[in-house]
Amino acid sequence: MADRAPTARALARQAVHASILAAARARLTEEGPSQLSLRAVARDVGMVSSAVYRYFPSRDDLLTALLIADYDELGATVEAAEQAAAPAPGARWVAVCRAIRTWSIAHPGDFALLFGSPVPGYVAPRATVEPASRTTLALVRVVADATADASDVGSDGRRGSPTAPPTAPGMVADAVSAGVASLREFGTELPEEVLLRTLMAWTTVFGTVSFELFGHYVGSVSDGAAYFDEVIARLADDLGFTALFD
Amino acid sequence: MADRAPTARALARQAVHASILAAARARLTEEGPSQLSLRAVARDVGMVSSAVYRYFPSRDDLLTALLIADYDELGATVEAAEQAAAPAPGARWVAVCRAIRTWSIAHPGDFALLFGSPVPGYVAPRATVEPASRTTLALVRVVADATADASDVGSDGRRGSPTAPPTAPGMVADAVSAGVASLREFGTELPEEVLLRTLMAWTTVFGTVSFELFGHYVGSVSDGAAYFDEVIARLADDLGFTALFD
DNA sequence: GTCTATACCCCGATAGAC
DNA sequence: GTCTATCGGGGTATAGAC
Repeated sequence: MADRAPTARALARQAVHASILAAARARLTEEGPSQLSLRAVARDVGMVSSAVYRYFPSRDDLLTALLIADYDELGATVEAAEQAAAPAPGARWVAVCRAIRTWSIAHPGDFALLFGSPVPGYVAPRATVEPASRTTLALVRVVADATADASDVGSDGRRGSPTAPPTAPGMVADAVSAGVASLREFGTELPEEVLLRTLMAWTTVFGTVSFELFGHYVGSVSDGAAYFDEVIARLADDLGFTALFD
Repeated sequence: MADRAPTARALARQAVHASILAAARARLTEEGPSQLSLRAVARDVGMVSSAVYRYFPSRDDLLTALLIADYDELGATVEAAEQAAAPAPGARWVAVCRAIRTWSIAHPGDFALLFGSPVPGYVAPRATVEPASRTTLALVRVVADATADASDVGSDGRRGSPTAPPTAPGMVADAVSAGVASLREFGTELPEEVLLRTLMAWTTVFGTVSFELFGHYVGSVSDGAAYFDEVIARLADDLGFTALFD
């Protein structure tokens, strides 16, 4: 009795918890993260607002749960796409990048929550950084494998080594040592040059999705998918991928 | 009497109009665009809310005015920085990019309004696209001059031509012809390859500022300014600039 | 043009009955 | 755990006196 009853309760609690989260995510697609309100979610799920407070102590806690759920869903989607692609790093790179864009376009409200303007009064707790790094890690992992492959193959003669330093004089060491150091703690042991280029590529990928979703390409880019493919192809070229498509 | 009186009125109107706008911009730095309310700015400026409606018929009109003012201020700042730099395209490129970052960091609320998540219920009218293109045009102009310079100088043997197509097979023509065509109407006559790379660089510049301002580099980049300089140096290298610094 | 007053909505959060 | 009721704020927008 003290064994089964709490379990049933816990299951019911979890179910309600999940339905509230789902309703919140649905609201998010048409309302923007800063407009999200506990009362509106409560209405959608058929509860009264005060009942929701038994599951989420405050609106900020609901936001945090949403943030974690979204980061996890994006990360899982990206990881699945990476594994579905062949072991070849080029195919995995394309799969990962396309998965990022596809998920973002399918969930614009969630994308705005994750990568848009921060919610004014809200500060994300530390619990969100680990799910957030899931997608980033996938990108780093693919690039790491690609550079490993490139080392095996050697130079093809058409282009310089992907790790060749650029022409900018004197500021490379500063920026790299000061900036990207902590990325190394993620477990990879890429040279700083590659880490920096990966960071730039990561920024460009999400910047491209962001500009497309937020309307800044209106009048400049008509076919978002084709443009995005073009962008990630050039990024891959810059990162030293050898063969993108099978 | 019918000549001078209306002018004084118009001046007074303009002054109040400007003070309302200024108060709205001040609010913007700590509230987020979607939370901006006519009542709050009315309080700040010492008016009653209904009086503000004589100057801005609705909250959306205030948002539009803010949008135009911010785009214009950013554009003017960028243009001033470009002109202050020497005629050399490399110096102008650095000046323009740094001006974008500096202005954005100094006005995070305005940056969120311009480049963050769109305000949920609001759609920007066409009047905003012309001020918005001011900054973009500055970037295109600098790149155009740089490629013109590069054509004069010829190849230096260390790197390939900036207009050399990448290795991605078959999708270049599609993306370029489908996507970037309308950028040409801006008055420049760059080859599509350069336009595409400029579009990517534009995305990366603002993506980098966005990631820095929105906190996505926490844990990865410690010195934002140094990292940004590194990024724009590599972009310049990719775009075919010859000498960045004097 | 500016004021008061008002109609009619929204929200977060809590108290206390059940 | 869920409910009603409530406190105490917020907002857009309009009407009408001055």
